[in-house]
Amino acid sequence: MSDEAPHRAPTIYDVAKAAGVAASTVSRTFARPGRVNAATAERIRQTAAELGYRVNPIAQALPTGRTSMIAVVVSDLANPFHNEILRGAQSAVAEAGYTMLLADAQESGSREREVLERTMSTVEGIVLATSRMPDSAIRMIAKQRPTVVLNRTLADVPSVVTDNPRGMRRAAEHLGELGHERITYVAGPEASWADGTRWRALREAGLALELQVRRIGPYEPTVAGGARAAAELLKHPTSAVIAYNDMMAIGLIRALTTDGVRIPQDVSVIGFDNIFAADLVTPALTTVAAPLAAMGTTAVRNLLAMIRGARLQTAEPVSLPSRLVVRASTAHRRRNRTSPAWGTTKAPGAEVSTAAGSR
Amino acid sequence: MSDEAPHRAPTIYDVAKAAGVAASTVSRTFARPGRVNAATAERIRQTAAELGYRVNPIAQALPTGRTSMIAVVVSDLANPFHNEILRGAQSAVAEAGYTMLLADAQESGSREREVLERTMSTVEGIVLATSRMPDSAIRMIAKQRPTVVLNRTLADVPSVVTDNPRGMRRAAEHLGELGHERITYVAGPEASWADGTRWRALREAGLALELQVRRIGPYEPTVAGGARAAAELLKHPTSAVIAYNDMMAIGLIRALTTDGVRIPQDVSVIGFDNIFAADLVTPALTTVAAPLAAMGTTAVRNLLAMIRGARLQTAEPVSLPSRLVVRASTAHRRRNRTSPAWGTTKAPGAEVSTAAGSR
DNA sequence: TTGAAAGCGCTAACAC
DNA sequence: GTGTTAGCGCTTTCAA
Repeated sequence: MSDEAPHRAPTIYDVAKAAGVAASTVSRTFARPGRVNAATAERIRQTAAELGYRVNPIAQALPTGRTSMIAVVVSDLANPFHNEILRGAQSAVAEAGYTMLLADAQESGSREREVLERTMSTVEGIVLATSRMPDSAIRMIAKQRPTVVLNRTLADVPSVVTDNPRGMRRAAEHLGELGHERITYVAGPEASWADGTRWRALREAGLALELQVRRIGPYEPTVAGGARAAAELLKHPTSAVIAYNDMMAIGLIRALTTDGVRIPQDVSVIGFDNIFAADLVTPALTTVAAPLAAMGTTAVRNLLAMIRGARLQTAEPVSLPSRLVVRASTAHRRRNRTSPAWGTTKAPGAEVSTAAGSR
Repeated sequence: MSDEAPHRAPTIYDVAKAAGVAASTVSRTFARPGRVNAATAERIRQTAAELGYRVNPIAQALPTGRTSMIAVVVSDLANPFHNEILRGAQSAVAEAGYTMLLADAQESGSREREVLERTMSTVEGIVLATSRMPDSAIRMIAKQRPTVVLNRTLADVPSVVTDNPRGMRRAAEHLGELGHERITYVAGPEASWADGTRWRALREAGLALELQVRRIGPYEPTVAGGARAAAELLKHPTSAVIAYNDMMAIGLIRALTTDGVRIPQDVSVIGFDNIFAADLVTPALTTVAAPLAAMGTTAVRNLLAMIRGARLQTAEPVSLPSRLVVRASTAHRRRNRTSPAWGTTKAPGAEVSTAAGSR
């Protein structure tokens, strides 16, 4: 149909010929601008522009090993928690002129390994967000490429986390100030580093603030998981609950509400993460907000520093401050109707469930 | 500290030497398995495994042009709408043994161009999700690399969209069945392809179903945008509203509720997309669900087909079915208190706003 | 400051 | 089937 030749993208040689210089000079012009005569450099840029020349990143990467790509692998792309993190990461990556390679482990440690296997040799560094791999596997990776883990700590591997202890402490204080004396922690995945630190922090806060704390779970860190927890909670109700994350808190609130329990009048609920939906549910969720975007950005910036040769001898994890966002799901404890049962407020037609319930 | 030499990754040559064959044979073993003696192939795989050899994807890409990477660029990574799409895309990409390169345009057409500029030469194909670039720019891109656009149609560029007309029709029917006679459409971004098709579809549905329809906007496709629309809506209230997307619907509901308008008793509200939060808000949002994950998957699969040489002469956009998810934000119209004002149901202390209100 | 030449690790003819 | 030999487009000594 058309006369156009199948236009091959112009190379360094095309530019060199057109500008009447050696290929190496063209290369220098773009890679090592100082090392070439200003006049000729200008001429070269000129002709390069005319020809529409663009350096070929992969050809460039072959001899240098510099691909300008970093891999970000998340444990679960569907989890809204990763949204803001990704966004922060992406902007930091772009800002540095790098490109982000995204992989989803779909909550599977083995899939995570696979994808890294395929990807690792292509990238200059790796961010592992909420990795599901065992420590040993992560160390293996970190030995081969600069690596930063997010939401987890690991000896010898740089990491970025949120200050869970402080956040949990604030949550407990908040509940204490509202008059609550017993707090139930609804645990997330056992394998989760964050879950461990949160529960530990709550126990310590309980000691310090003279609050009684207990733990139920583990449950999946989802709305469904939270709903499941409600049944268990009802066996031994407390007037205050802290959930591993917002999704679980939301699930919990829904299930409790369905059972006729009023939030926050009967039970105060606090979540973690401050995901987008936390502000939209009813009642709006009081939650410990993680600086999601900042975590992504920080992880990437630190990774880039390592790539540039910084040794980051500070083996200490970078801990970003979290803050308590008070919304409508927490309120003063009402002395007259704590445990053992909230049965009096039952919604019409709902199945009765008491503290001694067997569900 | 240690004696380990700075281990260079083993190459094809290392394997060749160790196995006593030519390098090309090793290459064939991995790239063109049929073309080599089963026995020697086995021996080569063996020694390769022992040496821990992995093919170097970028070295492989240089002579062949096959990078096994595709770029996905989204207009806004923070928009929950893209979550499921990305997830679907990622899984299709991984399934094909490809790697996904993710870029965020941050709602800026120029940033989108930039990132594509840097990225294009590295990938075998491109998915443009909700692109903010002008048609001409997209055509330019599509000329250089196989491209599929998502959520938009464009002559000569393969696309994947949802069946907005059908979805809108279903929404209108639903409202009609509930006795509503007048529907307000709250418009999203003017530049949005989806907005155009949705409004047009509603007009047509209005004609067919003998419903009165009108349009207000445009507003930003966010919670804030929806809230802003509430003020305008109150000037000329209707008993039913369809918003451009869920975020706007949520914002609208919030603002109306604050003004003492009850949803769905006073106003029925329908959104689009069925994002994660739609099921969590109160009242739960009736919405036209897009098959988000399927869209991502389909776009990628079609792109891969093009990469493999399919011409996809079917210039027709691929239209995926949407379905109406009925939840709690829609209800029967109550004859006795339609427009002009919902003032009678005013929440105590809230400012009065009538149809003639001036806010 | 510039040019010539030798790779980076892999593939793809082309012979044998 | 398998080996030989040029490259892919760019960088990087090493001379000049």
